Amino acid sequence: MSAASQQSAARQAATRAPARAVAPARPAPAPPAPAALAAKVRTLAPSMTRSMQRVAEAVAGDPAGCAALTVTGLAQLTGTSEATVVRTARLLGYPGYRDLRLALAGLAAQQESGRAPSVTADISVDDPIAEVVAKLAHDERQTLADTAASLDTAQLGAAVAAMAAGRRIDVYGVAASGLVAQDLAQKLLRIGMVAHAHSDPHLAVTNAVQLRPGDVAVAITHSGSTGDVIEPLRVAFEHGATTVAVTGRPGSPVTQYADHVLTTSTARESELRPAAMSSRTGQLLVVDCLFVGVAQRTYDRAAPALSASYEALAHRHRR
Amino acid sequence: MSAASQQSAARQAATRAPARAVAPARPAPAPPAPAALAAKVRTLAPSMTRSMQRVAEAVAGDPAGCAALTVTGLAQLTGTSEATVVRTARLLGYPGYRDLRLALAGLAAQQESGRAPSVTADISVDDPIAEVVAKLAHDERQTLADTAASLDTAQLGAAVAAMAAGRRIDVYGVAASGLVAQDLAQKLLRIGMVAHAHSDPHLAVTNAVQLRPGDVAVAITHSGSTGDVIEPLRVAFEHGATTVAVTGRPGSPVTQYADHVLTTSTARESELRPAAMSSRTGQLLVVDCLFVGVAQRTYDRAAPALSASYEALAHRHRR
DNA sequence: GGTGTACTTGAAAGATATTTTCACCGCCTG
DNA sequence: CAGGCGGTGAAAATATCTTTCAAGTACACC
Repeated sequence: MSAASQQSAARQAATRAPARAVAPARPAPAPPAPAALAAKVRTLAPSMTRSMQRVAEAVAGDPAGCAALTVTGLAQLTGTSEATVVRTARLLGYPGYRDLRLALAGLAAQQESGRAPSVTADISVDDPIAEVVAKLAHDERQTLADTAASLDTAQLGAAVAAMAAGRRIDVYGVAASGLVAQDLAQKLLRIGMVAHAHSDPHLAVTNAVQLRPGDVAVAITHSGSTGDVIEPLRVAFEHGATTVAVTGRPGSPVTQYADHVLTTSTARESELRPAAMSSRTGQLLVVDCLFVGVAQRTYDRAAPALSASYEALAHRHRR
Repeated sequence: MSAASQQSAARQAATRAPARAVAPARPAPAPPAPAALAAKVRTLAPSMTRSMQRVAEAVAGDPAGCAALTVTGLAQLTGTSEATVVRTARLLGYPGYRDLRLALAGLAAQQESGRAPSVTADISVDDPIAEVVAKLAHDERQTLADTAASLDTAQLGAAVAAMAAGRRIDVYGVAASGLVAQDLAQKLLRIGMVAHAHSDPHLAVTNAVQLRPGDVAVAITHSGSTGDVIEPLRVAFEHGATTVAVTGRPGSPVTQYADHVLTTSTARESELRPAAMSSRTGQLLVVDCLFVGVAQRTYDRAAPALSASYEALAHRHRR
């Protein structure tokens, strides 16, 4: 148990030495995990090896069936070894197979009671427009539910606390995530926080140098391996700022410089629904949570700003 | 020794044999057992011994808690022995404690999912962070469902057709809607359309003058009365471009200059959840639909671009 | 194209949890 | 009060889960 995380942490430290403290950047920050297992499998699948993927697939595909199997049984079913099954269970956030199995049983029971009908097909080139609407809406709803279910509220709370108390907040993101970064900065500005979004990597790094303890840096990247975003976060981290990563891949490079990691869940991707599109929804939810959390904690300052913007809008609406 | 054990074995065989024979051969005709555990405990309680009753009680009283315990743990909790726990599990109709535990986990999960209907309240200042997440996710999901349900597919189809055939697409939006506008332009660009988002009103108008029939102008504004967005749309309209409005208010000023109006649905607003925040989700869904629609209709051109961006991402993911 | 390195993987040893066995204990009965 | 009988838990036996380790594999770097 601790051996595993130690080993894993050691590997991290070996490959990515500079980290201030290994502890904050835990590879598996999630608690046991509730019900969003399919989502978790999707999220973690890319960072899995082939055999682990086979196990994860089996588990996600037939929770009830797998719950009835012992490690050995599941290993045989998937044509792998017990060790691999246990490794997969670990990766999914459980202490071992036993606990995964328990969670599986729970999941099976839930599915049993609440049959989900679902429009789970991929979007195809000749779908009529009404079907496109239905599928997109369904997928985005799914992404929201999964992200909400698997969001680590402890990490979220910590990030919010740091931001609320922070002197200055910098947000990094490029391309699609850049818009999310801007969204966050925009809203924080409106409630009187000093926040800025950087999508120019050079300016971002230049600014990150200015950060110091008490400041907060937030990196938003779906893949978790966008160099243009990691670099400023690393600089901020090394200058002692509190760092937050919003990513779809919990173990990705960006998390090495993040004090707090917030994981977004990813929906199925397909040709007509690229990753950038599905990740955005989850990122925005996380960003909204951060915003509301900060607004709560700085209510005295935030309230007037909020009602002012509300009034301004109401006024505009008159016609 | 051998005599003694033989004798003893004989005695056992005489007295215990029936019990042992019964165990493997399903004491309860029912399969493992669904969820009516509490009832079963009550029914079987009279035929239980004192220690078994203690175990049964603990199990019925706190399924979730007991599911987390090992045989030894449960034995200690109830002040009994492992053997008694196993015996109880058998009596309840399971092959052993392991299976009882699995059933317990399922039961706990069901109970858990049963209680979560009341997320409809407004977000308040002192909501714990977990509640904020739940409420935000719930509201956004609601917005998506509403928007999808009320979206006019005829209008959407017409807008898509115009955009797919259009020579050039301009998108207008300011503040929060500005990010949505950028999102749309970004994605259209990526599949080879000529698209541009304007958030500077002056530049927007300047550019709108260039538009002519065959071009498309899209205005995104929640209120529908943002002058900075209406103005360029009007100019585009007057120059003969096809105009599309994405707004939360179907009758608002912006629709006067729109050939096609796409209505987004808005969730309840509250102080901590301003309009800008809830409208964004619906706007993005509409924008995604526009994008996918256009991608479908220009598939020959879009496909290479889509798979290229997919590959680029996949490559990035590798390590 | 060869070589070294890091990562995967499963077999088997090791640790835990579960099940079974068995002897003891207390209670009731004759 | 002796004998038997069911209830009970300690401990052995077994099943299951976890960890270790060595071999295989793919990749990156000369």
